[in-house]
Amino acid sequence: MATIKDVAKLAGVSVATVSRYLSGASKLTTSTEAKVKGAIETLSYRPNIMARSLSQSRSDMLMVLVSGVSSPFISNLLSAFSKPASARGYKVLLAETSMDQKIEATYIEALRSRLADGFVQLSAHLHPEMLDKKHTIPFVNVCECLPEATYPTVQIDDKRAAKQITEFLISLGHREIACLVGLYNDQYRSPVTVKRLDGFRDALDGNDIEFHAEWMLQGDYTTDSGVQAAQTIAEMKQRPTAVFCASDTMAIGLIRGLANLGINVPDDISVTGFDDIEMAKYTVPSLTTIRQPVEKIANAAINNLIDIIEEKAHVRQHVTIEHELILRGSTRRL
Amino acid sequence: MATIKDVAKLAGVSVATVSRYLSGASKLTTSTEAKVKGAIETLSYRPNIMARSLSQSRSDMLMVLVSGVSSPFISNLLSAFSKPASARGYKVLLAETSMDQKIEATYIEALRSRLADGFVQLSAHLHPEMLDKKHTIPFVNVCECLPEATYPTVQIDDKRAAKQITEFLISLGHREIACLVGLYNDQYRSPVTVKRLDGFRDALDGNDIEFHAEWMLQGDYTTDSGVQAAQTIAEMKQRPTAVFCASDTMAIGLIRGLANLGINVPDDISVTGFDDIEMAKYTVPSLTTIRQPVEKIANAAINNLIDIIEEKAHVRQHVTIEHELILRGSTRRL
DNA sequence: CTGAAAGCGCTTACAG
DNA sequence: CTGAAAGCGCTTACAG
Repeated sequence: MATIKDVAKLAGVSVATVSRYLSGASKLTTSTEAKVKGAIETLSYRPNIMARSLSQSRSDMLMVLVSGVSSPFISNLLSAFSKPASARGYKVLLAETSMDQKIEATYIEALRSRLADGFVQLSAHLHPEMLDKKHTIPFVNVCECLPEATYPTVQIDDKRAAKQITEFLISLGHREIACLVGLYNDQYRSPVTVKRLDGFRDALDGNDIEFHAEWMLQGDYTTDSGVQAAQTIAEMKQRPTAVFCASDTMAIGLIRGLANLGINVPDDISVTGFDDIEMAKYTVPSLTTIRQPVEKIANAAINNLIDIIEEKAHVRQHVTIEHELILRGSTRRL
Repeated sequence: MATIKDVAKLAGVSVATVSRYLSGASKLTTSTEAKVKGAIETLSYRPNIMARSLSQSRSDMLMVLVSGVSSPFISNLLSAFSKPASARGYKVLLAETSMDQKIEATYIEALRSRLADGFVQLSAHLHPEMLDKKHTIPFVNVCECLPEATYPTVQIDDKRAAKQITEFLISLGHREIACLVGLYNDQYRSPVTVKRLDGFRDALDGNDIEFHAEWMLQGDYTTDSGVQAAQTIAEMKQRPTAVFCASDTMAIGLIRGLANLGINVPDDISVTGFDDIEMAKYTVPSLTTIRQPVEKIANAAINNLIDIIEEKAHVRQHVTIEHELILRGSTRRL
């Protein structure tokens, strides 16, 4: 690999001049400019970004920390980060931890040593080092955020969305409504699960509908867990007439599981999803769900993050993105 | 941020000693070790990986270049890279180009200046700079590979897999078989599309079945394009009894589209997919398809890449991973 | 407009 | 076992 020194030598100028040519900030004589340009081309020289980052102490990179990329909602969200970052001169690097503590730790190390100028965190579990004020690096927490977060967040109003779609079910005449949420026990409950369950219960309360504990099913946001929930519902002495699911993936599994057991959606049971993944349009029946606008979420996250990095004045601490209720075929009037 | 100098000063030793403590390679006195350890802790020091990479001219990072992460098959594959990399002490950084030339160029720049020690390329379109022997950096091309590739590749035998699943349709008595592949014209045809189509045609040829050009439908691997193909099939004067699809996503769209038009799968038409994404089990009907084992592909790719980087002797140039025919509900005997 | 030199935060022979 | 010093490839005041 050719270095800036090689270029300088070949062009017959100093490395400082080459550096200036590269940055484009200062003016050069037309002749020196031509010499440098020629040397760069014949050597097919590319600056070493590690060296550049080291001397500038910034890398123009943003990292996105995520535990897994295979959920459809997450992967759609991930797709939306590059464009807004690129528009402001930053690259984005996705780091997926596969739920592995060690792997996550290596990314945190990388972050602490300034591999990136800042990061987007897609889970609520923030590494303690990041919260330590002494050496925190800029970040914004997206989608899975603790309600008491004292750092920047971007998310939809999960509670309100859950309440809204549940109220829609109620408006169709349903009063026997089960819910299928994520894990919810003393060991583990994600912020999103808590908020969506809260919204669900709020809707029930507001309509004088009793909450049946036995109708609260727990999954893990996978389609498989939806299939399992179908089994549980089929075995109930008293079945609900509708099920609020905290994700499309679980709703899809639920519908499929119910179908296998001879229970039809929406004729026998109405089902709602959450997220509006692409597949939600194509399942049979298609899903009534809440759309989370991934582009808007990603744009807000990236722009906020860059504002923080560049210390702009107008940084918004907590950003709420509007969701949308999408009506399709998985729900019907009772 | 504390630097190695700060640690050295606080511990009362030289920076070299701190560096040695960090690398763990050389032995230190128990007392100096304790002093350094203490200093690192009180300063909560973390080495700057940019500086380290610069002086070692390696970063222990691997980059995965991908045009988009939202296809289910791709996102599953991406999830599988971290573990094998981590096992050998490397981090993986995913870089998604969103099909944007400029964004891709910035990643290529980063690569050329050694942001990573090597990369995995998930598309056949290799940046010319990477093929230029003068300054190539280690990489392996995965899944979408040109047949004439002179660089390391890892993939299944797409042609054989396509042939096999088509022969399965034929064994069920089908002879009127359409296919739904990716774009295939003079402007653009991906290697995978070409190979799967070849395999399909081979199976037809081997069974004296004529290939009908009008039964060759083109999509773009999205579910939407499958839905559109359904429309085309419905309008045909003579309809096929089976359709070979080059991806599960297109097959799912096709089935959904046919259902909307009152055409039942598999009763009226049998449909096969390709990839075996998670959703393939949950569609109605579930998909008969070819499974591409993503973990094996990712393992082979990462280990091969690291072998190349570390200049191991046993690097395999072209690796073929075994696929698997999965029989489910979307196909039936004619 | 251009150059010499110091500095970014590490690592690594070379001595001792 | 430990330290002084050079070097990795850039950028950036400071002079001229």
